[in-house]
Formats: sequence, structure tokens, C-alpha cells
Amino acid sequence: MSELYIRVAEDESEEPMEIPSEDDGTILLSSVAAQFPGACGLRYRNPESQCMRGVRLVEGVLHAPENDWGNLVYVVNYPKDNKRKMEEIDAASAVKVKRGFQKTSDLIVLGLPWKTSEQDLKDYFTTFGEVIMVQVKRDLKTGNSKGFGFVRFTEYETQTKVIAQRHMIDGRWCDCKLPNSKASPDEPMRSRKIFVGRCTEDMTTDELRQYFMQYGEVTDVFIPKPFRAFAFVTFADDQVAQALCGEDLIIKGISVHISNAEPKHNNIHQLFPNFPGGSASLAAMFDRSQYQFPSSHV
DNA sequence: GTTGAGCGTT
Repeated sequence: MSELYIRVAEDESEEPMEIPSEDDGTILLSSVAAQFPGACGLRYRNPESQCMRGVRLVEGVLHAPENDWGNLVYVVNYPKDNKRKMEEIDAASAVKVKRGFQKTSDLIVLGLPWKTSEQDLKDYFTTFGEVIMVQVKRDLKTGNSKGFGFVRFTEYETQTKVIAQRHMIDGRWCDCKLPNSKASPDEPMRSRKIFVGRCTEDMTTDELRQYFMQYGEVTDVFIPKPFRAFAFVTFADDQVAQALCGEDLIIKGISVHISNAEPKHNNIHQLFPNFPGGSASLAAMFDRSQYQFPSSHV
């Protein structure tokens, strides 16, 4: 690989900026995003066809076309073909999210037959409108259904229609309701860090970063180990973080819940049930640290 | 291997 830097611009007419490559000749998307916050990929004009071509992106790594970046100027892609600058994206998404304009929610489906699968659910609810998420809650050991699940529709009208009636699913009457978990609008802290609940173990920090980049510049992603089904994502802008609080977002087909990173009840015993020296010393330590634990994630 | 109101491994 001959070039250490490749030229990247926000637009073909703009002045390019040089972005460093990795030792293996790839470019990290995060390197691009460091200069172009919100970037989700690169494209370039193919000299032969004169068409724009996308650069291969695999798990946050951009690969040179034909194994050679050449002397081309690469153009930054933004999510949803959105060519606006990041400030506008931040403002727009923050406003849209806050306004809550007929946004759909996850619906809980109560009374499911034990045998009903997610495919069954999807098949059934698709008759009302486009479905973007279904889940059947199961016992993790046995895999048996707990008899309830969740569904999310694309259209708000579909959701309204579905809530309004009872549903005969695989021979049982079921109800769809707004879940209790989102009955009360959430807490008002203004942090740049959000709590991402209901994560699954296969969600990587990279994937979370990729996902949340669409809302604004992400400065940190933290997944506690061992796996505890939640993560923390920190944005550069607290407005973006706050706008997302209370949302249910769908990542890899799973509905995750966003809330403020500062817990309502700081139950440290939940985090460290067997802390040596007892809870008092731990509480004192926690207070002193002002939540600087883990240290790099305030 | 059961069951039938509920609320999603913080």
C-alpha cells in the first residue's frame, strides 16, 4: 500500500482533507467520522464509468477499491442519503424525536398461546400493516414462551388500529397494549451519556457506534463485561442524548430502550452485591467518585 | 413435560 493518507471531501466541489489509513491499507470509518462527524461511508467517481461507486464497508472498516485507494478524491456519505451538515442533522433529529410526531411504540402482546412463534406473530400482524419488529419472550433455559411478546409497526395508523381491537392468534384471544415501561415520560437530567437497555450479547461497541452515529457525533460506547444487557453511549452533544431518552430504537431487529445514564435509584448493591468491606465504604467511594466509575465514562 | 395475569435479563 503506497499511500498513507487518502483524500476525502464532503462534496466533489469541496476541498479534500487527508485521512490516515491503517497499516493494512484500510481506512477506519471512525477516522473519517473524526473529521466528518456523522459520516457513514465513502463513495468515489469511477474514472471509467463516471458513475459514483460505494466503498466497501465491513464492520467499520473501509476497503480500498481494487486494493488501491489511488489518487482519487473520496466523498463522504451521510445516513439516509442526507447530505446536510451534521449540525443540521442534530437539530432536525432532535426536534423530530422530541416532538414525538405520531411515532410508533413497541406494543406488548398479552395472552399468546405457548406455541406461537415470532414468525407466527409476524405473519399475523403483517395483515394489519408493515411490521418492523416482533419478539416472543421466552424462558432462557427452557426456551418456552412466556405467553407474551412485543410488536412494532412502521405506521402509527396501524398501531392505533391494532390497539383498538382484540386479536385471535393461534386460537386464543390476545390484547395489544402500550407497555407500562413507557407510561411515564422519563427523567430530566441533561447528560451527554445515554443508557441503552435490553441490548443483546451480539451487539458490539462498533455496531452501536455505527448505529448511533446517525443521531450525532458519538464520543464513547461502553459495554459492561460480563454481559449485562445494557450499554452506555456518549454523544458530543447533550441535546442529541436528551432527545433520544425515552425512545425505543431498533438495533439488529431488537428493540432497545434509551434512558438517561444516571439511574433514578443508584442501587450500587445491584452492581456489586458482594463488595468487600461492606456497603457503607462502597457508597462513600461512589459518592466521592461522582460516578466516575468506570473511570473513562463520565 | 405443568400455567394464563402480566410488562421487555439495568
